Amino acid sequence: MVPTARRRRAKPAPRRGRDPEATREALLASGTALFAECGFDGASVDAIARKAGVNKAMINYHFGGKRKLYLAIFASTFAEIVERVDGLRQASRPPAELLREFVAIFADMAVRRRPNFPAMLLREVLAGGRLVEAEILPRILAIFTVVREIVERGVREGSFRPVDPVLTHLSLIGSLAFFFATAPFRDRAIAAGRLPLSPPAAEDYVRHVQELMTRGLAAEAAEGAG
Amino acid sequence: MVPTARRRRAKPAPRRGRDPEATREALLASGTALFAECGFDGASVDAIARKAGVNKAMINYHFGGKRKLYLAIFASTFAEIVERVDGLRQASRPPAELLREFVAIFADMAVRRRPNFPAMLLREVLAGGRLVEAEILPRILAIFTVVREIVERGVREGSFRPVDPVLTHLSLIGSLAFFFATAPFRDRAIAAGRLPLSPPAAEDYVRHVQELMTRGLAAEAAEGAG
DNA sequence: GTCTATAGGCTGATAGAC
DNA sequence: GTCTATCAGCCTATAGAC
Repeated sequence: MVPTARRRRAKPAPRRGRDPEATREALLASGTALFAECGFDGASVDAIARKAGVNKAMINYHFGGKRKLYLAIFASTFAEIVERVDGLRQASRPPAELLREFVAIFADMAVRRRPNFPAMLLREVLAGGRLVEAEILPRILAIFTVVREIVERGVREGSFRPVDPVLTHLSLIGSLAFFFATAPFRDRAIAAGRLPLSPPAAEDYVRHVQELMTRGLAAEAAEGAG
Repeated sequence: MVPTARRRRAKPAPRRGRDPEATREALLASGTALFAECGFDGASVDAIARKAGVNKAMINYHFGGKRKLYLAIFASTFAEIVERVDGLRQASRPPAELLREFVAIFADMAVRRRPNFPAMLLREVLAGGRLVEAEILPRILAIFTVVREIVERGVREGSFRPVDPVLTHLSLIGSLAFFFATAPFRDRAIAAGRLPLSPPAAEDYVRHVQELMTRGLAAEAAEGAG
């Protein structure tokens, strides 16, 4: 039973550890889920703390308030996305291939690493970026820069039609963010028997968007009339 | 000055009319704007009433509460969209052309008739459709049906590749809703000098998406290898 | 129909014991 | 670090005067 020698650094219960790091992590996790699902206003500090299994006063102790918790979540999420996407800038492969990989990275983030990032992204831009500090808009810009450089190179090298990089970026991000952010909605509606569909698989959608962009941006091959 | 004969049906001030219909309309208008901008939780009945220039008790009197006001706005918005889009089902023009027209109708709605409908649509699906009654999901389904029928016909007739109508619908609506719903965000960021861009014009985006879809969905022309 | 006044609940944040 | 108790403020909704 080892009742002694258990005093310091003891974790009395396997659930909620006394480790402050664990408390922080639990709050980040439950905050991410609830902010994505309900929005900033819709997620109460009470609900976030309860879901994390910690006292709600811990939000103020560890993060300095609800808003700063939101900010911390947003910053760490975007830092990871930007880091991965930014790797594409060094690659010298064909632009069409890089764009396909961009789609794959976005989807991998949305499915595995950061399931709530598309919803958070959409919510934030819908809110006009009001919740997010000035330091985070550069992160959004960084993602745009990657797409822009790929598109511009494709146009310059002649493998893409002369498309506008901004418009291309918006249509691409729109398709991707919408699909992943609205997956819970589809799942709910399907489960309730209100959508006569089977939930579309992420991999299928990735391929669909990859094809759509590759073919939609491709320069005319060898056609006669315009 | 005509002070007499002004008793019944008099509108004492040109601002806030005493006409109950005007009160209703003012609440619908300010509610639409604020729900789209701040979300359901973010828009308080106080703010909605103030913006409408009426007393906040009027929300309960005319609509039966905040939620029912939201519902009324959502229903009337979608009814108009569905009505216009549904007209495409009768047309027998080529599928690619119908899809281009679908894009044009969506954009016209988003720019002229219902500037807040893309934001409301996104917010609602992000929330998992929880705010919206069962009667409104059919409206969303109706829009999908139109796209699905167009795509299925194009595939059947051979002018489109064998694409999945669901995936096509999601990528199309995602691109469109994202662009129009996030326009205020871009405008804000640009005005603040934080986005080194000029705001992309709606017409340009419409043409971009039309081209992207037309080319992205087109069946292979006369090419040799796969 | 419109307005004022107010009820009653929930919000985010904090003081202070442990 | 964690928790309990509690704050003031805002929220939606309503009762009742006009």
